[in-house]
Amino acid sequence: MAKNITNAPLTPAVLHILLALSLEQRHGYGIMKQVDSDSQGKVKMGPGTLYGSLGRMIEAGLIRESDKKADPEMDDERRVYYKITGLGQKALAGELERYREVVAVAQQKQLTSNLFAYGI
Amino acid sequence: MAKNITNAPLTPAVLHILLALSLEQRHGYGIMKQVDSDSQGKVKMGPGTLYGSLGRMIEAGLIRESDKKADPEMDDERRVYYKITGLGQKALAGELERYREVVAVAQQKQLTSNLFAYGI
DNA sequence: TGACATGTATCCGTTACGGATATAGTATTG
DNA sequence: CAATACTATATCCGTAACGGATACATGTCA
Repeated sequence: MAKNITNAPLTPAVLHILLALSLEQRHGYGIMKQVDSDSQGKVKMGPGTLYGSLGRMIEAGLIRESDKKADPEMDDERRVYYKITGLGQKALAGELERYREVVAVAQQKQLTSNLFAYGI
Repeated sequence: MAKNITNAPLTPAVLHILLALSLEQRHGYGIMKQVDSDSQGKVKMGPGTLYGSLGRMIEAGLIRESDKKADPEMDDERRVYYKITGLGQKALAGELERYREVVAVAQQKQLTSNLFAYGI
């Protein structure tokens, strides 16, 4: 059986793909651009990582290929769309919770750095 | 030459180790417990991941072995202490920035979920 | 005394990453 | 008009990382 990749911590690649698909279905190339945008260019995802991750995520039930196209009229026929599943949304929520906790712990440790943000 | 593991995104294991060492030096077993605590039990780090990551991180200059013990009198002599380097602190800061951005993007996408936290 | 916690560390099979490569149509620019 | 870049998919494969199993020693606690 396929390894369970739905538990925290997710790999950065899997998280960023889930985040890119959280609101709307996208095709592979669109995911790449969205990840780049969401991370302010910090995360560069090449095709190897992208399609490798997509395959594992489909196998794990985090995402699935979508049958319907976003805009059938003026759409590029090569495109393959992916959408997040319920399981994928749960995994995303769980991993985001870990991210929030890490940020919170970091803030607790560096008391001086973020006090102004809260007007303290 | 060793691969450059100091660039974003860091692996979750490396990030959690850096976070555990951010304020004070710790020995291996202490890092394990701190990671467990910092992540509210979500991240379970076994010895394979721990010592494998420590070795790679030393090689990359993110951490180094500490010569002085925390408490020479009542200290377990088996302990080996590790401390974060300047480079490690920079890598940690950079990765935390990515974490914050991911959390922020997630918040923007799910507008309804966190509005109350800011009294809006 | 048997189990559990502390403490370090290696081994090694499996998984994941990620650059190179392939293919092909479109669009832009010198 | 030809070269370059962008869009779009996908595989290959060497390297890096993960992580459970294992080993060993001491201390503690039921």
